[in-house]
Amino acid sequence: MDFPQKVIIVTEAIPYGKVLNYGRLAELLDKPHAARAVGYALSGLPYGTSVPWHRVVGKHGVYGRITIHGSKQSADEQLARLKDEGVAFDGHRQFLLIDYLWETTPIEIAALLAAARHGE
DNA sequence: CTACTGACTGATC
DNA sequence: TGATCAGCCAGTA
Repeated sequence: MDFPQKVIIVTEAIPYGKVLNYGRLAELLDKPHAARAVGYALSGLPYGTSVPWHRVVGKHGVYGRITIHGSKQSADEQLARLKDEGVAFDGHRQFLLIDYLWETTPIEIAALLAAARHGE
């Protein structure tokens, strides 16, 4: 299974109202320093996708931030969707990551990926 | 194989 | 509060 595909599967599993930063997602895939690769994988998603890509955010210290720079419109859309899911933005551009970070483990992710493999 | 790019990050200034 | 820089990884040419 390709790395991008794993990224998508994990993203689809993020619960409503929860988020994951690129680095953490990479960590869950057993590649602690592949944050950029995660971003690259998500950039390949088509416009109207059902994948909740807006739940993957950038990390800036203790804060979570929208770090998309592909198009301002996407950034605005991500912001709107997150607010819609209850994420309280501080100042208008960042929020306390710890309050919304999806708490899961590499073990659970491994099981998730294994199940996905069988599904296909 | 080398070179370059990007929805990253943490450190530095 | 920004802006820069240097490591990092995967994909592409």
